[in-house]
Amino acid sequence: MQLTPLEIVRRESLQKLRELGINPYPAEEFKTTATINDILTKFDEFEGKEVILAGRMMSRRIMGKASFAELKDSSGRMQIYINRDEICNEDDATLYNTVFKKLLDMGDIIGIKGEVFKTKVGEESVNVKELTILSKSLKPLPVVKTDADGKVHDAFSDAEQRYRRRYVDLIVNDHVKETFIKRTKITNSMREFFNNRGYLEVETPILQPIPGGAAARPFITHHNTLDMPLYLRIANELYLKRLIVGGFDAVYEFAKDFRNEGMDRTHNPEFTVMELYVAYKDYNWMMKMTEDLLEKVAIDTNGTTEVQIGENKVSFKAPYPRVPILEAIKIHTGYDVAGMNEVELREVCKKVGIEVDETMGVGKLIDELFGEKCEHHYIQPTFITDYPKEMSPLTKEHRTNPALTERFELMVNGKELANAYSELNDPIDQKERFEDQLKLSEKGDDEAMFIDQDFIRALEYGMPPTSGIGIGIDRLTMFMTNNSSIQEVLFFPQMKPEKKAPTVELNDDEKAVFEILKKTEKIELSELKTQSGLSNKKWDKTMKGLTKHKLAKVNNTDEGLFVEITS
RNA sequence: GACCUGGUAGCUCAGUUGGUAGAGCACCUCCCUUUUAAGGAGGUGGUCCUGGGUUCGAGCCCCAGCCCGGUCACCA
Repeated sequence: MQLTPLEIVRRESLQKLRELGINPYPAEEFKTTATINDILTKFDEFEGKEVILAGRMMSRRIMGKASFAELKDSSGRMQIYINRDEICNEDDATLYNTVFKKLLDMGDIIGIKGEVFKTKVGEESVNVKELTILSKSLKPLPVVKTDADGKVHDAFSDAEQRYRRRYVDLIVNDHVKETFIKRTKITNSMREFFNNRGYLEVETPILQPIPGGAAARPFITHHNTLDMPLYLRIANELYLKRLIVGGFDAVYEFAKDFRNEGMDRTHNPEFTVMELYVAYKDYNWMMKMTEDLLEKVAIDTNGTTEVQIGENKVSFKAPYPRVPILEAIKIHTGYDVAGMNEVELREVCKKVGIEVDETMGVGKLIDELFGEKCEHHYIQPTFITDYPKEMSPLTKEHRTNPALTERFELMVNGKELANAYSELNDPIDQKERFEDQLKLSEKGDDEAMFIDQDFIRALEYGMPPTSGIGIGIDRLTMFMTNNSSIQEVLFFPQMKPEKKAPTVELNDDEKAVFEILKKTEKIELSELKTQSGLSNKKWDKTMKGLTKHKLAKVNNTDEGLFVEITS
């Protein structure tokens, strides 16, 4: 691998440090006595006191015998002041002149011991008395500078580089770290909410013999010993319900699910859903629970129920409006589609400009009407309720209308955030719904659900009336952190592999020329060119290739140009 | 999967009808003991994404491909 000039300089510095007897990667624990955030927030307490800090040097301003540098630890950034006469004794200034000024670089991880003070211009700083190298950095970091107005210059902003090298992104872009800290605050807040109510956090299989609980294309893998296919879960719903059958009153899981489908700025092949199931509850209860939960999450994350999402200000303050889906369609299209059959619905869709085809049933048509004409109107949190039966094979039939189900989706900023039901617990009804799915599948719907016989068996033992919900954690994090792309809330979003490393293998021309060279060891350049029979362009390219791989070199001698093999 | 942008120094970006590859920061050398996008003087650094083609000559034009991003399709 070819090193850049900047990398070569750093490797030479590394070597020189070793020659000076300094281990650039020491093993010993480095005990710190404070964090940068502590010092900055409680400066009065720290001023004049000695502290030991460790972190990464993010910038350096050398002014002869004194320098300023910026130190960054996990809590923040602050300035340190390094004076030659403070860190060196009188007869040996190596530590300052050579080690600090020449051999250290931006990005190196150092430890310092020094006194907290304020500079003439009033910046909180540490006056360094001792300097320890904790880890030498061999690759240059992007240089991001912030001016007096807080304006960022030359931000490390290339999305590809930021996602592929998230570690660099986290080092130089402080706001990125904030996003991920908030993500954890969100899940901590939810856990706290559930645990306080006595709900049990559980783990269920990721490798499933039957991928159930949702309609999506799964990833498939193979277990060698059992010699059978296994699927990465698309949902964990059916396993959590088995646990409700088993007698737990409330179980929840933060689940990584996997779907082998398209990727865009709201879809990653692996994503996180929090699913919760509570016995003896219905979807009305679940709406109330959701309001309470999200209000708490918003406050725990941002300190307020008001969240700025793009251009919209969204309030998570409970309660949220509840709108039946058919009502929503009536409001936004003017058509009352309640009780319409497939033919009538198709007419309505055509009238409002939605493309339809023959495979679409009643459920799909209603879904299209809502998705195209209604969904984007619901900016403030809104429960859309009572979805048609066909679209919801795991949901209990509505208590007053057998064509509908007891289901809601929570819409926020025009997007689905959560999906919840009064769970279907009638095993015979469930079996029939699965069989309907099978018919859809036979009609060509490759996303219809598989039949899980064991799940039906579990229901046959009796599952209490239960309400369940799934909340998209990635999406919730996007809302709470005002990010419009899922990649911004995943540490390592899925990417295609980087360009493969340049091959060391020779191409045919290079091989041919190298063969000639091997016979002669040394040959006049023009003679070799003639023997190779290559055109000017190809000759040039071939020779450049061989010299680059350090297999051959050209010697300019008194007798002329000669090519020889390098050993 | 389709279409549209883009890919040039470590980072952010310029690059004129096709004519020897540029800037700022970073880096290197020198000066500078409270600076702060530190400053001053000088300097180094390139697979112009890859592979073909057109041309006397390609970062630029043409073809094919790769990768990021965006829009759409798909994804209840």
